[in-house]
Amino acid sequence: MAGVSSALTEAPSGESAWRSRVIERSTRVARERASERAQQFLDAARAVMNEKGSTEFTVQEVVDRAPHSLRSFYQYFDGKYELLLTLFEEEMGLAVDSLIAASSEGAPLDRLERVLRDLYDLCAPSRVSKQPLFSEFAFRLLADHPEEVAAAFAPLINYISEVVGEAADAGLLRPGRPRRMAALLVQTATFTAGRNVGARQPITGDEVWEFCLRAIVPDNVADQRLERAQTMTRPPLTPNTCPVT
Amino acid sequence: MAGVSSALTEAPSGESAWRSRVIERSTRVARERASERAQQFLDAARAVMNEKGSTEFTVQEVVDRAPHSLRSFYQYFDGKYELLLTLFEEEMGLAVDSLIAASSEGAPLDRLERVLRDLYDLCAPSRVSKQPLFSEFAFRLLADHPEEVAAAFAPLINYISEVVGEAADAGLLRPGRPRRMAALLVQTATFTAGRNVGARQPITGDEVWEFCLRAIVPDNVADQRLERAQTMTRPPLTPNTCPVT
DNA sequence: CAGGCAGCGGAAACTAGATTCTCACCCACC
DNA sequence: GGTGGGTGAGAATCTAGTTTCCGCTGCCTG
Repeated sequence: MAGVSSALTEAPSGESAWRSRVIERSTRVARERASERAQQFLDAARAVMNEKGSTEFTVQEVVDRAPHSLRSFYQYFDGKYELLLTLFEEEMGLAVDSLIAASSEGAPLDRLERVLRDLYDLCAPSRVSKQPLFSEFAFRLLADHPEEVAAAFAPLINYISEVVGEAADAGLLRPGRPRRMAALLVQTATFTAGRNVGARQPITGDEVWEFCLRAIVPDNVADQRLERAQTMTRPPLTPNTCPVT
Repeated sequence: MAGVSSALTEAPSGESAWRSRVIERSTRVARERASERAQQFLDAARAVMNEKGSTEFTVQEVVDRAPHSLRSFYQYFDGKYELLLTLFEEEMGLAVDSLIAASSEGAPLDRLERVLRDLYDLCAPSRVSKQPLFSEFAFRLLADHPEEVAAAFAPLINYISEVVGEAADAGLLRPGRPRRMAALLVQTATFTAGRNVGARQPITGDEVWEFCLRAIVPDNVADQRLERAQTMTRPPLTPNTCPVT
């Protein structure tokens, strides 16, 4: 008996090839099903969250909406927190993709402006399509598990670092490390959009962009950009960015 | 019946003077005691929080430490959330006072630098004296009740607005509204210190200050300040200031 | 001094929500 | 036809916040 169990459990790593094939075959189906089910829970959760406009739903509500039982839920997720986290990562992944796609054309500073403004809009709490994950859960998540938020933001930071790097190569920026600049820009856009701590009226996307631009770009370049922007969008009171709740 | 109840409950406001005097006298003692007890709960909560280094304590723990019962706790606070909020407001008030006191001397930009750096330090999560209220609870609070956070920050914003106004009057700043600049500065310092979303190494206070300074001050003034700071700490290494002229 | 009353301590009860457990069932596979 | 792992349904458990109950103690008032 000792021999048998030893043969089964202590097989030399050289034999592991066929073993993994067998395991892979016999678990592929299970994994596919698991992935599908998890997705169904995620969809249900998204639906509930959009209805309630907040992350304060109960696990039961999600389960009721999904074609599975509570028991299964806990088979696929460690708990509510992990559900939220997964949802957050998924949404963030999509959002980052679309931010990147929407800002892939043009001069470096144009792209940077585009991506930061879009990021601001995405994180603003009072937007048309409520995103409780970004405006509400992200803050909580950030308080509890900053590493995971950082991981979710990483692709965006990477991308913005590249754009910043290009702008720097074009001689448009003050000297500095692109990656750290990118982090500062993302933080500023995200948090200033998310909530505002001091102003009676929320800080607008225009203000955030001007602040960020000034922070990293020398005056002559910034003046030129901002003047051009102002003469193109004549009105002094930028009506299109006023949040209409 | 209607007459009596009407006389008692609908007394004309002209009679309310003596009424309030009576009420005031008979409740003053009660109010003083209440205030003292509430303070004892607050002290106990602070102690528990410092021990645990987080706001994840239970009401029971606080009550056990305070010389009063759970029942009394709920007589003085609407619940745990209100306890935390009160604590936050108290700490924030003290912190703001000390920020203001520590930055009351000097030229406007020196004062601004001082107050923003101190604010950064205050909000940094990995401080010697852990401040779970600022690094942890503030985020949660901000997600749930931004108005209250805004109220707690208001005195600081007012103060910084003044400093910014003085700097502007001295011709050191680009044109802009002091109050909104102040809000952006506070947001940037607070949130960038609190958590960092994108950098492998945390953004430092120096970086935040430079970012903020650049954002609101024209290049010639900023260059001058930053050069001076750099030559004071280390030998000159700034050959290139502005690639595009 | 008796009665009423407001505040309080102590402890149990209540609640909501998350998480886990029990048990029966079903169905692909042997 | 068996059978075992995964599953549905829902009860049970656990946690932490909140509320309630009961009896005690001062204190004011008639």
